[in-house]
Amino acid sequence: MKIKEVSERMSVSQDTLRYYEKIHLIPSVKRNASGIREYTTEDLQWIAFIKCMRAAGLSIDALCEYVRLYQEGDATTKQRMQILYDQREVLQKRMEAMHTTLKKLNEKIRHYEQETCL
Amino acid sequence: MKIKEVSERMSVSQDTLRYYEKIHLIPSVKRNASGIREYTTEDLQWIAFIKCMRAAGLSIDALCEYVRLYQEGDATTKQRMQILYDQREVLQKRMEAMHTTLKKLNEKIRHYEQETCL
DNA sequence: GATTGACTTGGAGCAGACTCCAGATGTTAT
DNA sequence: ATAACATCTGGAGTCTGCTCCAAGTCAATC
Repeated sequence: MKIKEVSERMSVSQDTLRYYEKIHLIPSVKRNASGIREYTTEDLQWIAFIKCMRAAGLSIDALCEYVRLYQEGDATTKQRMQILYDQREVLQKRMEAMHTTLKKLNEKIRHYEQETCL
Repeated sequence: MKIKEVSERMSVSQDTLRYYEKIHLIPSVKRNASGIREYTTEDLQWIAFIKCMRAAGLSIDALCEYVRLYQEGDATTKQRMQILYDQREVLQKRMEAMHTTLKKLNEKIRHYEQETCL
């Protein structure tokens, strides 16, 4: 599958796809004889994974490291797990902060709603 | 209260405090005769509010708009509420995305943990 | 009155994460 | 074979949100 189709199917711009590959946020994609990217389903899975993690705000740095380790093979499973554990915690912390904010926001809204009722 | 103390008490750098004021993310702070900022408790409340909202990732733009409207007075309550409603939705959407990612992350972790048990 | 430390400003610099562009090459349809 | 479109690359530009710096003013102390 060529980059245009991937871009459309995954809702990621072509530029971003190339950028992600350049910085090794996804493993490098095979090329055909004339140097054009041919994405495999595995590539698509990587993109989906990265997209999901990025949507939650995980840093590109941590994800790059994960991809790097993945490509090194079985010897790195422990380190990869550690990254996952760490990132899970980051995520949980951030969600807690957001929950706190959400409560404050709701209080504020309730306050406004009461004022309006006067 | 001077900027140093505020910075320490609120854990926000002096540069950031000045920056927030410059871009009107907080209302402008009163100065003494020689031009030095004297923060009131109301200023501190604004800083706390902004800090909380920013920690959850609300955009500076939306918050600036809120502050601007606040300073215009009672005529803007509806518009301010709208901002709060909008931002609450943004926040909820983001939290949902994070929840999805968290589940995926947990699946992945479980997968690794099972592999290691072999 | 000279040093020390806090505060001021404007503007430059930076990191993260894209996004855009120009110029070259490849592919497809008529 | 020529137009029209897709893809490639390297590098520049953009946006957000700070962060740092220099050069100057202010305040308290020795």
